[in-house]
This record gives sequence, structure tokens and C-alpha cells, in this order.
Amino acid sequence: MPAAERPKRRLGKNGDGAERHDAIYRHISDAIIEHRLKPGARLREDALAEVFGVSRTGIRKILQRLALEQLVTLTPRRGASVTRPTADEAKDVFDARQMVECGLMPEVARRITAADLRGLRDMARREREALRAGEQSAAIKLSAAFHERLARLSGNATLAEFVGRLCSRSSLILAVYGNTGHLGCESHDHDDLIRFLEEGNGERAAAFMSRHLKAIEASLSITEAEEEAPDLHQIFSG
Amino acid sequence: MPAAERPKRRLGKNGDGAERHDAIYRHISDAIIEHRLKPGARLREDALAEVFGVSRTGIRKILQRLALEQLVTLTPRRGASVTRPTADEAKDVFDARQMVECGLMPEVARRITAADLRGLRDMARREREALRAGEQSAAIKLSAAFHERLARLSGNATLAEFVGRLCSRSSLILAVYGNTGHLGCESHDHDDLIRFLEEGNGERAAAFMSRHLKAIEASLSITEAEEEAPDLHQIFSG
DNA sequence: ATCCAGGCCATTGTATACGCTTTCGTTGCC
DNA sequence: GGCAACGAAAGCGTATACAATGGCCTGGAT
Repeated sequence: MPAAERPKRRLGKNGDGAERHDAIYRHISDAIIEHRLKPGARLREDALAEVFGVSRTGIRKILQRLALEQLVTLTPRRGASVTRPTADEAKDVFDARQMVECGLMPEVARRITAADLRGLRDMARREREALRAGEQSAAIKLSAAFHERLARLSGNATLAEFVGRLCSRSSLILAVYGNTGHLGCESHDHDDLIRFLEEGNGERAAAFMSRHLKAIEASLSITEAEEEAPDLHQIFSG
Repeated sequence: MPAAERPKRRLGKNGDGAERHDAIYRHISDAIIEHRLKPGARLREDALAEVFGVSRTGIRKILQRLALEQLVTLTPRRGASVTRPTADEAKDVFDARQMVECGLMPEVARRITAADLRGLRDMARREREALRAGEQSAAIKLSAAFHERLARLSGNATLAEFVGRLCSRSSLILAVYGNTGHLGCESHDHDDLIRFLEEGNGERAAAFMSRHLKAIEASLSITEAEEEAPDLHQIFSG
């Protein structure tokens, strides 16, 4: 029974050890960012291990990585669950995005090429299409990817990675504090931003990005009412 | 031999599992930041496991965490080694610090209290003393701690954590590209900065921080000469 | 009937064991 | 004499097994 019925697993284990882990990481990460796994959802190691056909060891590694990126919360003896950002954290994240993303715009405007502009337009188009098709999950992920790609065009890998994490956390924040049916980024905002960058006008791009982020933050309904028994309310109201 | 001569280990394992790991993490992290472990140094799992009296499992977890903070590099089948930052990474890190730390100064100047100022002066004093006593290791760590503390006073935990990581990586950069005997931060610089903050002059503090960081970066001798065989040169020249 | 206590179960934390890859040393051949 | 190929050893990657802790359910007492 053990060796006979799963020969492919052994094969997969040998061939692509590290890649498999990375793929699983991306699966879980995407599920969180796309709100398929909602904040507060528990992530049991055994269940994940069985689903992805690996041992708990690998799952633990991935869960730890997600915890360091603050997408999941690891409580000492209770296991892992999707992080539920607090109101303070939400403010910090958006303040950080305000500083970094806007600060990056001038450099991006300076370095951007025609090929980059094409890529950005393509992403914005796909995002619009997903939004129109009602695929919220895809739209959310594409929006985050757009912001990260933009940051990456600055040439600063460190800051780009940081922006990527902030965008992931923003997705979590939207899941908790966002009004349903109202996505974070307006669809035409990104197109306008691309136009400013095409003109090489970094200052206007930065100003527009600032307004863009402020608009997203303003659309949130941040109420940290419950203090001691928040889980029940959240679960039963949702 | 196994059970009789180490009863404390059993005890320690039961009482403070998570804390022990955190302590080990800090030990290794400090050793890297203080240049006791130099860039390129290999970190064998077995050796670390034996030194700290835990199993390889725990060491792997810690190594992974350090890898995500980019203090150590994890090459697939070769194990862990202290990260040797490239010239590009060094530039990115200092550009990022320039943007974030300077951008934070106005808010810090706005929120700083008398107690905060006392704490900062104390840190600056200890740093000066360590520098005068020739304790480079301690001085380097205190300098990084000063910058992180400063960022934390902004009230933005996310950005403060980011600055902390940038400072850790800066320490690594100094180890590779810094001229021996010339520490990154001039001792009186931090005192001057504190004065501007005390005056509540965020703009001047930001400008001074900018010069401060530029001075550190300028003091580096960034030469990425070796491409394929850098290890030998580095080791024999150091 | 409700509350407290004790035991059971579920789940994580840790260690150990095994397999595989990589690397270094040696030997043989050119 | 140098280069290449093979073999052995060392170290990492993964899985499995065991131990400990916290939550939950049940039973009894008030």
C-alpha cells in the first residue's frame, strides 16, 4: 500500500524539491491575497500537508515564511491562521505605502521604457477585464501585482520587495475593513498613472499615487469595535 | 553519558521552547551584525546545533528566518553562509534608508518626548564610549540600534521594522566594503541629530540624516572587481 | 440546572533517522 | 606530468515518530 500506490510522489520529491515548496508557498499566498482564505481562517498543518502531498516539515517551513511576511499569524500552541490586521497596522501599512510608493515615482518616471509601459498597460487592461467579469479574486491579485511591478521599475530591488509585501498586507486589510463590492483600486486610476509616467512627469505621478492611495484608505471602514470577543461577532456577522 | 550528564538540557527544553529559539536567533544575528561572523562564513547546521544544544530542526528554522532577513544566504545543497552583499544591493539599501529614514524624521520630531530624548542620548553616549574603548563590535551594534530606535519613535511599526532590517544589512555592507578602522557613523553625528529633534525641527533633522547617510555611503570603497573567484581574494586580503 | 473538575483528544513542537546530492581525494590513463 | 573519472565521505533535505500542551467534553457535586 505505501510504496505501490504513489510512485509519482517519490519522483516529484526527487526532481524538484525546492521548486515544489515554492509552488506551494505561492498557492497559499495567492489564496490569501485573493481572499479565498479569509482573515482568521485556521491553517492546520496536517490538512495542508495532505492537500499538497508533502510532509508537515515542508508545510511548517512555508508557514513560517508566511508568518515573517505577516500574512499568517503563528500563535505558540494554537497553530497558524490568516492574519487579521488591526486598525493600527492598517494605518501603518498605508502610511508606509504613501511614503515609499510616492517616493519611488520620480525614479520610475526617469527609468521607464516603452516596453515597460506596454507591460503596465497590459496589466491594467487585464485588471479591468477581471473587474468587469466580476472576478474579484483575480482583480485583487492583479492590482497588487501592478503596484509591485511599478515599484520594481525603480531599479531598487529592496524597496520593490518591501512594496510587494505592503501590497499583500493591503489585500488582507481590504478583506477585513473593505466594503464588499468596492474594490480598492479604481480601474481607470492605473491608466491615468501610466500616462503621467509616459510623460516622464514624476512629480505628477507621485501626487496622483498619493491621491490614489488616500482614496483606497478612505474607502475603508476602519472600526476596531470589538476588543475581547471579536471572533464571534466577525464570524456570525460575516 | 547521554542522559546523566545533561539534565539541564531537558529542563530547558520543557520550560522555554520558543524563547530559547529566539535567544539563539539573537545570538547568531548579533554575531553577524557585530562582524564576529564575517560575510562568506559558512554556518553548518550540525555545528550550530551542537553549540547551542538543540537539534538541527530548530537551527534550520532560525537559519531560514535569517535568510528571509537577508543576513544569511541559503544555497540549495550547500547550506548557509553569511550573506556577502553585492555592490548593487549596497546601493539599494542605502537608497532605501535615505528615503525611509529621512522621510520619517518630521514625524519623529513631532512625536518625540523628553524621555525619548534621554534614551537616545544614552544610546549615543554608550556608542561613543564603545568607540573610544576600541570595541568596534559593540559600537556597530549600538549604531544600528540607534537608527532603528529612532525609526520606532515615528510610531509606524512596519517602517521601523524595515529600517531595522536595513540597518542590519548595512552592518554587513560595512563589513565587506568598509575601510577598516573607519566606522560607519561618526560619533558626534548622532548627538547633532538629537539636537535638531529636540528643537522639533524635522526638516533640518531630515536634511542632516540625509548627509549622515551619504557620508557613510561615501566612506565605503565599493569595488566589485572579482566576479568568478571572489572568495579567495577576500579571504586572503582580509 | 449549572458550574467546576478531571481526563481525553487534537494539534503543535522537537528530535532522530534515512536518502540524496555534492564535493573532495585518489588513482589510472593519456 | 596533467587531466579525467570514479569512489568515499560529509552535509543537506525530507519524512516519520514521539512528547508535551492546550482545548473540549463529560461526569459529578452543589
